[in-house]
Amino acid sequence: MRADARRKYNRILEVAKDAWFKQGIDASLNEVARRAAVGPGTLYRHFPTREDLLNAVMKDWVERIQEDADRAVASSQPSRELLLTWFENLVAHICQHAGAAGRLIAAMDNTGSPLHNKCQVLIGANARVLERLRAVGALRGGADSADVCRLVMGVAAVADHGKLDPPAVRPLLAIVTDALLP
Amino acid sequence: MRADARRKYNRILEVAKDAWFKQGIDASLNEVARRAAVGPGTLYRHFPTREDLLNAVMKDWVERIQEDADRAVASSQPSRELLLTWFENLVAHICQHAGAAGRLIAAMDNTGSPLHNKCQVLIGANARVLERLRAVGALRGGADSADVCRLVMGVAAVADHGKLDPPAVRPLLAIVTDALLP
DNA sequence: CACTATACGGAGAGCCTCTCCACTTAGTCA
DNA sequence: TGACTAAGTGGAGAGGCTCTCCGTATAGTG
Repeated sequence: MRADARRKYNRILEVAKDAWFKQGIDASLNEVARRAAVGPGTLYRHFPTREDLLNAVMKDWVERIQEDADRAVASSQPSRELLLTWFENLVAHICQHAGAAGRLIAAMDNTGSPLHNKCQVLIGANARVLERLRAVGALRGGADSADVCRLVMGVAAVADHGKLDPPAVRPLLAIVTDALLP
Repeated sequence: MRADARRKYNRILEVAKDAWFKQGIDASLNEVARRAAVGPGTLYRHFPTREDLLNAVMKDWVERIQEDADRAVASSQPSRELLLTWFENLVAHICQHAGAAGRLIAAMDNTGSPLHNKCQVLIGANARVLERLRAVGALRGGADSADVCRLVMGVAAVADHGKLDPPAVRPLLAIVTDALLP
């Protein structure tokens, strides 16, 4: 990629990150292009769909999820707190951009979506945390990691649409936690 | 309301019901007006917002929820099946129109929304079912009906965005059920 | 039949997404 | 350094959406 193209690519990314953080993921792409001092054509060449742009904006998202999972696995907290904290962090990450939860859920069962990889990573990270609990016998039943992720994303969707703050989300995640622990 | 106005009102409702059933709740209102042989102005006078139209389309929805709750309360099924069936019906009702789950979730914590009443009814119906189980000691903890509703609506949102069919939704609801029963 | 409150339609403003292609420019090579 | 070309650009414009406004039409009444 040519140096000037790379520069514009990054500028679009910066502006999109900021706009989506403030106005949610459905903010006008025209406006993003304008603020990045770029024509709409340029934006759409770099990011053919909104999903592609979201995917780029979320590049470091995956790393932060992995770090959280590492922390959870290494943690010596009681099982319940450990799981609850992990879920709360997950929801917080997903809700960082208003409207992202729905896109992520849709990407989960759609192998064609650019976000699909990110969902796979999420499922993997969650599986690691569950496995850590299962190893010490703190997990009842054999809940599937993908199903647990779907459920937590559902909670994220509730938090997103209902504009709930973390304390209001906690009881929902507590219910999910109760289901998984003995 | 004048007789001709009533006729058009009903025609718009019919067309909207059909269009939303087939294409989801974000189908063009212009198109709905066109198919109802009515000007856009007429549609917007009767239903100032999409929420108002949704509210009208869902008029009998509330009754069906109540009927389901009645059936659940009167049922002699084992607790687990009873609760699971109730939840499954709930999700099925919510997902009848693609995209409705999100609107309903948003309306739950927004007293200004025309849909807010419907959410209240939903919470009440769910409380009746939970109470029925609590009465026979089949419920552990004191989960709040509103929170349980939120969670089930979250599952509905997952089913909606992920285009999951009922069998795929079942395990998610099973987790929620596990959390509530001893 | 005439009259008026009520209801109607559709043009149009203002927004959005996305495409196309004439034009510009970065990087290269003699 | 200058010229050449592959790569990249911007913005006009098509087409669609929501929602408003107001001149026109008509149902219901006395």
